[in-house]
This record gives sequence, structure tokens and C-alpha cells, in this order.
Amino acid sequence: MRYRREDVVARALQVLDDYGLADLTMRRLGTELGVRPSALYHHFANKQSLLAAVADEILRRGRHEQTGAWDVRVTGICTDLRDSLLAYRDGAEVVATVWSFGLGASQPHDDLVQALTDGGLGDLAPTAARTLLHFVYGHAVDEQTHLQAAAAGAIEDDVRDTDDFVAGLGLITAGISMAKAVREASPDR
Amino acid sequence: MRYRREDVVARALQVLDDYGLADLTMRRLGTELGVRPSALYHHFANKQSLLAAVADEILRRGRHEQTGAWDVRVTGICTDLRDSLLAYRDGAEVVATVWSFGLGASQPHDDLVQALTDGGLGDLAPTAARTLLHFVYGHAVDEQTHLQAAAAGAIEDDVRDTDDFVAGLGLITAGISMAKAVREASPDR
DNA sequence: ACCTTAACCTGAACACCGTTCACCTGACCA
DNA sequence: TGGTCAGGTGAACGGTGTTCAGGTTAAGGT
Repeated sequence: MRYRREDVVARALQVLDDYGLADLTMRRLGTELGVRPSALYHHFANKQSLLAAVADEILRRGRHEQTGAWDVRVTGICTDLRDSLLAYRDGAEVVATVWSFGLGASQPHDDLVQALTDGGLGDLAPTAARTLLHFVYGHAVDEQTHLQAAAAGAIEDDVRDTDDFVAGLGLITAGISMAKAVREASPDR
Repeated sequence: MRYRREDVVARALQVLDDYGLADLTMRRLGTELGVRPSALYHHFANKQSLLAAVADEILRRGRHEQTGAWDVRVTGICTDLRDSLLAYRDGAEVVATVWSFGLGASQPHDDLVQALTDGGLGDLAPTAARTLLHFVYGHAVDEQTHLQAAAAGAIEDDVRDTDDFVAGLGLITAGISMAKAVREASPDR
């Protein structure tokens, strides 16, 4: 059996979800495919590139078109993103890391900047977009960490996190609304 | 020469700042101290504990008392925290990781909850505190990553980041102010 | 039907990593 | 003087990402 790039990504995503990021090693993935680890380097220059492809695939699978008012779109993008990150084990850490290193996972950022620009945020859009992303990534990584810690040991609340996410997201969008109002009230620009 | 726990932490912080997190290995730290790696396990149960101590030390060194109105205190705590994270190479990633795993670095969170509670945020304080922390950590990690990428290759802007941090922080504090106003306007609680 | 080409894969090694464990050593104190 | 024990040694274990020369297989043109 010979594989293509996309086959390897799909299998990597499965290994990630089944065994976690720590066990997503080149040897493990190779074994899972019935192939020597060195064979993987014909599809990816290094492990980081593999993870970048995995991150992009996670985002691609959970993405939906958002329409409506700018704040509805922004909330939709962020909620969508959170769901994507939580859909796979350690998904949040993988995507956040890849994004942080600038190796990929740039779709959510681009979508947010677009929505905010359309909403009339002007040159404040990039700052607002990054602020939202930092919140979503940070919150999802936290939630997934605690969720995994709870799975092996103490039993904790899980519904609480969704409320906390909505509340935090509301805090930031409220701040953006305020900045938008100030911006539109000022005479120049 | 025999060492105590605090000596090892101090040296680890120096290695971190000089060579980065990737090169802060037990072997490297041992060599730096003129000691076998196994000797370090007399001071720390594992590497994570070492990193937790390093994170706490980073925060301890850059902490200042904050007074005044709640929003001034909050802004001061966050700015202080950012400075602490940026004071050492990869400091942001170390502290953020330790905090995320719940192994330490809890001082900023406690300080923020205290300031927000004193400010009358009530049970919204924890959510607001975590939202602020996610922003500060995310922004600092981003900034430090790009700063390090710029140090080896392309030359980029660095003053821009401070403005972006202030703007983002302003966005969130504005949102918190709004939530506080809403909270105080509501009849119950 | 043959041959070329390129993609895919093997096998073995390299240089690291965190961690464990039985044992040694030297300073301090009763 | 002798015992205690924190601190350190030396060697090993099982794991990691990565490299590279060479082998194999499938596809496509002549």
C-alpha cells in the first residue's frame, strides 16, 4: 500500500484524536500506516509541516459560512472555531501552536479581519481580530487541558466552560462595539 | 561546589535567557553547573517542576504593587505581567505553559481576581480575569515568537506591538466596564 | 512490450532527550 | 568519633526527530 500526502494527514488526525498529541510521533504514525518513519519525510519536510497540515485540516472540516451583522458574524466565527478546536483531542494546542509559529491555520484570522473590516472597524480590525483569537485559543487550550485532566482522575464540571466562553466573548465584542462607536463619533476618519 | 534549589533555578533562568527554551535541557543545565544531569533530580522531581519554579521566579522578579481605581490596577497588573514575560527569552511560553497546566504561575490570576472583585465585578471577576490572562499570554507569546524570528533573518517593526497590546487591552477593559455598568443597572444583585 | 522516470519506501544510523537507580562522598552534628 | 543525609556520580533504558544511500513500485510515453 502506497500513500499520498492527504492519506497521511487523515491518519495523523485519527492518531491525534485517539492517542493525543504526545503520542503523535513519526514512529507511531509510521507504524499505524505500516511504514517506516523515514517514509513520512517524502510527504513532509519535517514534523512541524505535518502538524501544520493537520491544523489546516481540522479548521477546514469545521468551517461554516457566516452571514449577517458584523457582531453576529464575529461571534459565529469564534464559536465555529472553538467547536473545531474541541472536536479533536489536543486540537486546540495543535492549531494554536501552528498559528503562533506562522506555519498555517490563518483562515480564522483572515475571516475575522474580513468580518470586522466589513463592519467598519477600519484599521482597528487586525488588533480586534488578534485579541479575539488569543481569547478563543487560550480558552480552548485551557478547557481541553482541564477536560483531559478530568478524564483521568477527578470529575469536574464541563457545562460551566461554555458559559464562560460565551461570557468572555461577549466582554470582548462589547469592547469592540464601544471602540467602533468612539471611532464613528470622532470627526476625522 | 554544591548547589541549593534556588541556585539551580537562577542558573536555569540564565540558560533560558541565553540559549532559549529549546536548549534548556537537563543535560545542558547540568553541564552549565558542572554537574551530571541526574544530580538535578535531587532538587526537582522532574523537568516540569523545574520550569514551574523558573516561571514563578520570572513573575516574582517583575512584580510591583498596584493601587488606584480597579481599571488602573487591572491595566497595571497586565502591563507589569507583559513586561515580566518579555524580560527573558521565551519567558512568555514558559509562564503560559506552566499556568495552563496548573503547576504554578498563579500570582497574576489571583491579583486580577482581587482587583476585579474590589472593583465590584462580583461573580464576573473570574471570567474577566481569565479573559485578560488569555490576551496577555497570547499576545506576549506572539510578540516573542516574531521578535525571535526577526532576530534571525528579516527585520520587522517592534514598536508596533506595544501599541497593539495597549489597544487590545483597552478593548477588553472597555468590555468589562460595560458589563460592570449593566450589572449595576440590573435590579437584582 | 519495453524502458524511463519519479514517487515511494527501507534499513540503519546519528545525536539528542528525560528519567531511574545503585552507589559514593563529604560536611555537619550528637 | 561515628552516624546521618543532602548532594553528586556513572551508567544505563527507552524514547525522540532526522538523514541518507540505496531499493522498489507504479505510471506514462515510445
